[in-house]
Amino acid sequence: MSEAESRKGLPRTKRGERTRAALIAAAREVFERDGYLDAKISDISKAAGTASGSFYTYFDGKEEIFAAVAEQVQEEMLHPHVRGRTGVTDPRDLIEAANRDYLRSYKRNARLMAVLEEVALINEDFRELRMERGKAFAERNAKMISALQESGRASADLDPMITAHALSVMVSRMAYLVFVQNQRIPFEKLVTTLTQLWVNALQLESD
Amino acid sequence: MSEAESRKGLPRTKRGERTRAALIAAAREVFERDGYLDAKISDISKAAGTASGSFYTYFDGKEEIFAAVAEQVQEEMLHPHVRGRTGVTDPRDLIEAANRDYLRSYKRNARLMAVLEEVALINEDFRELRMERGKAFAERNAKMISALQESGRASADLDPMITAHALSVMVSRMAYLVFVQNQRIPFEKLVTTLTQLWVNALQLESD
Amino acid sequence: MSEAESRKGLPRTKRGERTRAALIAAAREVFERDGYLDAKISDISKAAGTASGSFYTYFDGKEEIFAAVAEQVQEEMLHPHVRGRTGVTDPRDLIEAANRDYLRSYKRNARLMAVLEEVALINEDFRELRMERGKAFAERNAKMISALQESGRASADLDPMITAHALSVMVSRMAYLVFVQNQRIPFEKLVTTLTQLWVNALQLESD
Amino acid sequence: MSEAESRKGLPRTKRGERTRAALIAAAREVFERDGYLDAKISDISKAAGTASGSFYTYFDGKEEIFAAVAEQVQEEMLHPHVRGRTGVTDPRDLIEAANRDYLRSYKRNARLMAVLEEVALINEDFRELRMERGKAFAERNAKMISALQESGRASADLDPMITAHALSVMVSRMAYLVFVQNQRIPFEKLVTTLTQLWVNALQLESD
DNA sequence: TATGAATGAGGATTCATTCAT
DNA sequence: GATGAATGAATCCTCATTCAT
Repeated sequence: MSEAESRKGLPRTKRGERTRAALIAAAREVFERDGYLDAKISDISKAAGTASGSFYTYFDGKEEIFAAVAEQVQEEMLHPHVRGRTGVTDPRDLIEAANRDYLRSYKRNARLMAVLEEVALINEDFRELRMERGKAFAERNAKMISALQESGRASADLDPMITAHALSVMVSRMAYLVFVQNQRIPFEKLVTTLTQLWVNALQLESD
Repeated sequence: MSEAESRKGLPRTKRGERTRAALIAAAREVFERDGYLDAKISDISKAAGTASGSFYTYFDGKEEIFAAVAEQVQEEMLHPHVRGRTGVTDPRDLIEAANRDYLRSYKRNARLMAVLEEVALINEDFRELRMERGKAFAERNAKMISALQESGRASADLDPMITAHALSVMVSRMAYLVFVQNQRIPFEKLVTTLTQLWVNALQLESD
Repeated sequence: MSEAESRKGLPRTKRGERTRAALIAAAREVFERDGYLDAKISDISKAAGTASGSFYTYFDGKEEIFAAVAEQVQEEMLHPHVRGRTGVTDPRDLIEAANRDYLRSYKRNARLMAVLEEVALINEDFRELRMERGKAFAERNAKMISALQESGRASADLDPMITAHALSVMVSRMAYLVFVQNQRIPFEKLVTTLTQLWVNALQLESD
Repeated sequence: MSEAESRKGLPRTKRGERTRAALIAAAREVFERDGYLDAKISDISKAAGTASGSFYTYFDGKEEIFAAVAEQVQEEMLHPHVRGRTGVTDPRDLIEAANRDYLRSYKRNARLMAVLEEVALINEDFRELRMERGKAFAERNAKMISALQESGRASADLDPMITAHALSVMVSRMAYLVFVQNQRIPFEKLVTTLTQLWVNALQLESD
């Protein structure tokens, strides 16, 4: 992604800096309002208060500016605002904290997450990028699951990798259902139920 | 959906019958090959061996013929080919059979399921249709879960509706991952792991 | 016009007779409802309760069936329903009777007169047909005017032909304004004012 | 009308100015040559020497550019080229001058006047616009007639409004007959006869 | 850097007319 | 005579991208 950005050199003047930032902010607005497919470069430029041609001073096209916007969000998805997880060691508490963080971030960026979903369906590059991220995430979780299994605190007969994937998509898909498709489920109940499902699924023994 | 189809009267001739069927078959091919957005009416007509105008004798546009194609698939998703579930009463066996049927159907229609996903993202009507189906499905499962809870065979502290939704999306999303995105997981292992996750999640007691 | 009709031989069976009549009646409805340009052969056939192909058993196309419909109306325009002009000899009374008849017929057939106007603007043949009729009509009136001038009962310094045309179009255009464009003018006042304008314009001396 | 034009902002560049003007000029040519219905946007663009897409930089469609063309003509119809009516006060002379101006303008723009007629028949907006103009024009004339009646210089028993309408349409329809349909009548004779008909119709007393 | 005008490819859709049954 | 399915030509309009000022 960072390669893509660097194709068009970063702005050298303050003025350029401002224009580029304005374009990214405008792009986010437009993507959230219209979705990816219906977002028009001309609308982004207009929203940024620049001429349509200026867009191409900083970006090669829609795909590239979307990458810039997406990066912002995904950074937030990975480094949640409120952490405060110091000292939490109980697996169940960890899972709950992770789920809550994720769902909270998802909720905050729901419109853009929907667009991310859209783009992943349309664009090869984004699809792969996202699959890799999902895989990396699942691998981390799979390791955690293996560890729990080895210490006898989780059901040993589950395939760690499949399980990790399955529980992950369960959470992310429910987030989509609730925050994008507006399936009416109270936030707190969602968090606790999903957490409980993780715990049960793993047959997690409290220490 | 069936209303949409009936706008343009069904063919009254054998010849018309054949043409219409050819168009639907051709549409499925084209949708699977190109996806929804890139599918061109002219390609469908050509693939069906008819003049481009003939398409409009039977359908009002891409949306409508897609509905016809989708209906075929969704019928199959609901009435799986191989049933043989006679005499199965154990909840675990029922769940496994249901999961296996679903995954098998999904696999068989993977390309089109991907397109269905695409369309749901693009088209309001399909999105709603699909949400309603998901809800109806979840409600059936929620009832089953409630029954199990009441008879003490499933964990009582789970919200039946959220649980039903969550376990459903877990399966369907894994199907997407594996059969559309080609995440490499062996079929049988997928079935048993997902089933085990259901069983664990519900804390299902074998009779 | 009659040549056009005869191209496709008249129906030989009773059944054919009925179909042809149904088509003409349906055509009039459709023309009145949709205008000439927007009238579709398929709509006419449908309204007549026949298959679209049957249309061509009796007519060569839209132009031809319109001619058939127009002929009906123009016959009525020339042979008004209520005449009762027996014994009227005073020029003023004759003019008033003629104007009243014309305006009454126009009002009764307003929708179709509007279509006639439309067709004359679009179709060369109809335009010429109509110009000839207008000319023939003007010539009759011009003769009348000449006669009145020669007997000293009408202003001698008017060109009879131009005058005849001018007074004719004054009446027909006012009919269009009032009955098609719904300019709100009471019928009787319209008749008497137009008649008075004729009388004044010709400086008509009552015997 | 002017609102419609302003939807697409006026050009901000000299180059743009030139292109827009070229399009309007080209449109007039094409409309005059082909009529409204048969005029193709692509032909207009080609005639203006621009890419087909450039048309849409300045106009939303055929209707809008026609409005721009029509406005030019109608301006001329209202502000005739040669005036020289200084010092004319005699009603008869005024009427003759007005008729001559109108007929001269009509003759000069005959092709486009025919198209205007066509469009009024097809397009709701133009039809209404034109009716309103006709009404406004008739109202002015009606006032003049009333004034003449009150000062005893015109026949008192005519309805001013109907009379104004009738005499107006008489002139405009004759213009159509002569300059569009090529009814062969010498210009000067047309002017004097129509004027005489006005004078007679109003029973105008020379001062 | 910024501007905004110019470019032009590309596919849906309608409907009069024909013709095999 | 009646049917109704098949044909296919023909134009509109959008919008990403370029480039001369």
